[in-house]
Amino acid sequence: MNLKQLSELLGLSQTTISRALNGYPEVNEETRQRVLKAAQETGYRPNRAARRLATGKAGSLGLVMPISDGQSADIHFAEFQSGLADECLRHEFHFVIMPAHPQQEEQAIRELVNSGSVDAYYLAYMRARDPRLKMAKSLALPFIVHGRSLGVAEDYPYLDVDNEGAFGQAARYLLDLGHRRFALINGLADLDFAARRRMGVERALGQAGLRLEEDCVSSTLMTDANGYRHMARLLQRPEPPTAVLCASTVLALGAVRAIREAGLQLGSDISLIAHDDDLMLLKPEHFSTPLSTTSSSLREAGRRVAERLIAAVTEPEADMPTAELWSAELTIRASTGPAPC
Amino acid sequence: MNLKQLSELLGLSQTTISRALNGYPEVNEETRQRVLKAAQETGYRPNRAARRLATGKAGSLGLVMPISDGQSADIHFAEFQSGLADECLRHEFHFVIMPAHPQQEEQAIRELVNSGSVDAYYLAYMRARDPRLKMAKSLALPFIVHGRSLGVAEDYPYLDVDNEGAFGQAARYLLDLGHRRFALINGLADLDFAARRRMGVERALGQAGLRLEEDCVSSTLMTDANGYRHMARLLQRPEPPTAVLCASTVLALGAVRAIREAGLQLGSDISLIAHDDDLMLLKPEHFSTPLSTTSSSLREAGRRVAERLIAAVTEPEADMPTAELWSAELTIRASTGPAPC
DNA sequence: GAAAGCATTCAAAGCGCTTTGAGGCGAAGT
DNA sequence: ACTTCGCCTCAAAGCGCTTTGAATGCTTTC
Repeated sequence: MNLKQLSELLGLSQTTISRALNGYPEVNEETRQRVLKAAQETGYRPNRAARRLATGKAGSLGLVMPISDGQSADIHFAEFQSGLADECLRHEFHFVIMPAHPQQEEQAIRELVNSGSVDAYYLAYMRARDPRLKMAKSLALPFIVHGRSLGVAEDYPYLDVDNEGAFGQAARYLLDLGHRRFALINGLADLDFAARRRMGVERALGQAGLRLEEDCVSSTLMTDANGYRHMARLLQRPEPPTAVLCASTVLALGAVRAIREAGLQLGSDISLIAHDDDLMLLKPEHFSTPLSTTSSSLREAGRRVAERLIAAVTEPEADMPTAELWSAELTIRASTGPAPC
Repeated sequence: MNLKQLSELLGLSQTTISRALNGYPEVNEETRQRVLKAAQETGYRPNRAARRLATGKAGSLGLVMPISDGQSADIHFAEFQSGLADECLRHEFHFVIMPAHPQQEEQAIRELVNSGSVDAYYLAYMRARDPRLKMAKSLALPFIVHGRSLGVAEDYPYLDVDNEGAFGQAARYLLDLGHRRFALINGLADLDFAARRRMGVERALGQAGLRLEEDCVSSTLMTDANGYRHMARLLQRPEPPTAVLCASTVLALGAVRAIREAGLQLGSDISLIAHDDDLMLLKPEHFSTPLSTTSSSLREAGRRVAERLIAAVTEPEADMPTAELWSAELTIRASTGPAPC
């Protein structure tokens, strides 16, 4: 069922039908009702490709899905996406996913944009001096960065969590508890958020006259297995750390297991604070020793990104805030305690 | 940059350019090279909407993303999706996600199909007597069901894991070890896969002259917290089960914690077999007591679904197998052992 | 030397929608 | 009675692509 057929059915022109359906004022209310009813009954849906061609608006957001062996099926990505989806649904937007290998992300973005499939898009998994930023700015389609990119002037629209602040605060809290030997089990080193979290810890330790030793920092894909592996390695040191920061509750899952297997008590022998993305799957309060965390909802971030992108598309004149920096919340539970003597 | 501009640039007609780019034979090889070079240099990408309108092919697969509070950000969904993405990338397909609340899934599918955004789509999270099947069959666009629907004749294309067989086999293995008191921590009861897993267990127990007690079956969203909760409940029974089957390693995560907290030893006091979807995030062999599992890769299933859908679009004449039933593999690790006396 | 065949290119139609500019028709104003 | 205006509706153009059917210029064939 298309416009033409519907117009013939009703004995009206395509123009009138289109206007009636899209809520234009210059159509008789009675006519509109008749059209609406017929559209309902016949299950008519405007062809999106045609509409897009005519208006230039696609009614969809784009995202490039990282698909290297590690990052795919990343629960963090899924959580973000679900927030995005939620907001898209509310505004009848679709979202178009274009899978790409990390080396080809730039090309994928160009393809996505040039092919006219989307009205706006977002970038994630930012790295330092990320080349995608320059490209995105040259592309004349609204975009938002989830995260930031160290080494690039912040003249692009972004939404980020104050990772440096969060990890700094967490480190200071542990310092106040008397801890002196710190470790950080971090995300992959080239990712911006990981770099900032590390900076946060380093700065806090620096202010206390301490340093974060190179050997005490792990940069790794955030999985359970890696959390275990790196924690186990840390515990084999002659003087193992008493305070550990984890970039994700998923990493903490493995780390906690390693701690337990070493016969250590979480919260007394060793203290741990993890960053909690508020994953549905894994709640820090449900760990056998409830986890102290810095937290910020990824899903909420996804929702907000979608909200801003959709606004940028539907109300291009309204100028949105460019930068948004969310602060994470430090919640103390049982996994932290005074440093052992 | 569009076709017209490119044609003017090269002094050729749009027809010739289009044919050169799409590999038609009636174009001079020299001309083709010239066109290809220019397209490369200008970064020309055909507008997908226009192409779709002209050919009727969208070059994308559709999926309706469940977005009820529970299912969203489901790691199982993400894992499947990553397989799908992988295959889509290989064939230059996009995929279009349309979020929808469960009650409105039928409508969402209709919208997705009628709007012409996709060439093919798949259905998941099937329930018994699922009404979406009837609708999909009436819709004249290729589709595949991931899973099946009890109570509906199997005259639709599907790919499913032999859930009944897998859980039957797991139960029989535990029966052979002498276990007599069984429990099942299952996915939500209305989902087809959960129903079949239960059937598998019931049948195996039935053949051994036992029954699965109603109280020993939990039907729940597959999260860590729920695994813990339901396992804890089971352990409070006067005669707790000695053999537990879990529908996911995520549930097992919580269940194992409850077992440990109860002071019980996995593999001797209590045996557990979980279904492993081969999640990147969580490997059964990395549990502190490595988990015995029935396993089947969700990612591989996603890949295969994409492969079949794309084939259905690009080679409509080739008739594909309609039904595909994958069997899960039973792997015995340390979480199972003889029943305690 | 005319007809036929081949290789290459082109103009134009059409996909289904939105939107522009114009037209028809009563009611109100002069 | 004639213009003016508002309200409603319409025909037609255009979005960027693919594809049909025709045209062009050569070479080959009888």
